Amino acid sequence: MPELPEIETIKRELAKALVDKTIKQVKTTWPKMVLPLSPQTFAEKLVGQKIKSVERRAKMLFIHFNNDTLLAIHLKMTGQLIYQRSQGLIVGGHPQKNGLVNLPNNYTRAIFTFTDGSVLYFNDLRKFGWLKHLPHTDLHLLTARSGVEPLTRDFSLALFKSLLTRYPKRPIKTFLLDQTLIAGLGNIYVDEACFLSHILPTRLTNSLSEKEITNLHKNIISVLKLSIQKKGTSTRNYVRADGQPGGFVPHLMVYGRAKLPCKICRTPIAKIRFHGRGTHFCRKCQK
DNA sequence: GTGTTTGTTATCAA
DNA sequence: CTTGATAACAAACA
Repeated sequence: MPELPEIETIKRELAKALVDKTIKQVKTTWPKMVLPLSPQTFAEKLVGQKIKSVERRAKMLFIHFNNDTLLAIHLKMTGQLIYQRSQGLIVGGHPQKNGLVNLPNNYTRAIFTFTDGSVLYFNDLRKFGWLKHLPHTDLHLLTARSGVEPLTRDFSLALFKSLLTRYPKRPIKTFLLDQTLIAGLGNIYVDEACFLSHILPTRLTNSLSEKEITNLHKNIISVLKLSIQKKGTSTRNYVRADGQPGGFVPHLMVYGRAKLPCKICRTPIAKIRFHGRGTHFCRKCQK
């Protein structure tokens, strides 16, 4: 559920908080999370490292250290990264708990303590997320298969068109979810971009008109930008680095709105299972 | 007990 | 090579 805007939000918040801090201690539970290293080796590699920068590529976060190594993080479905100035009780506003999240809690899988006493918690209910320590020279192994970043100049209309032409028979939703083509879109923003473009998610790419393609390209960019501005969509697990929910939910037009009236035409929003995902759309607004 | 939630990769089939 | 389907990972929640 964290998609590009959510990871970008966390990246910006962690960059502010973590740059120039030095790791003092690392604790992990769930050994699978740090494979291929053992939890012990993982901790040894990190302790003493000073953070140079925090970056994002696709849905991955990279915490770069001064010794030309980095920590790569993927939150997958339910990962959270929460930073606190000092170890303690605090808490954020978990979207579903209407209140407080104790840290650490049952789902805390890693705790990074810094020399100034601040702490970074990695929580992951479903344990799909991972942490990898690697030399900078190996970074390409993780990013090689990621497609174009949709918020860079590289994501031109011309490129979008050429990708669509290359995969003419895919439903547009399947196409947009393919991380090797465009990086960072997930179920939420694909459904939203299709709605904003008046296109049914099931339409084949080769059925889109010139005008629809131009519109879709524009809407992919604008919905991602607006969500970043609102600091992401908190429906289930996602929270920002300070533990607070993002503010994009009120802007959602279809995702999570099954049976609720369309914000444009009042027709109840339809929800089907497509491409193995919950897929939301308006039968009247999208053709 | 059942269905739902979904990011990513692997594998098999046509 | 394209595409589609399914499983695996794992756990909570209604």
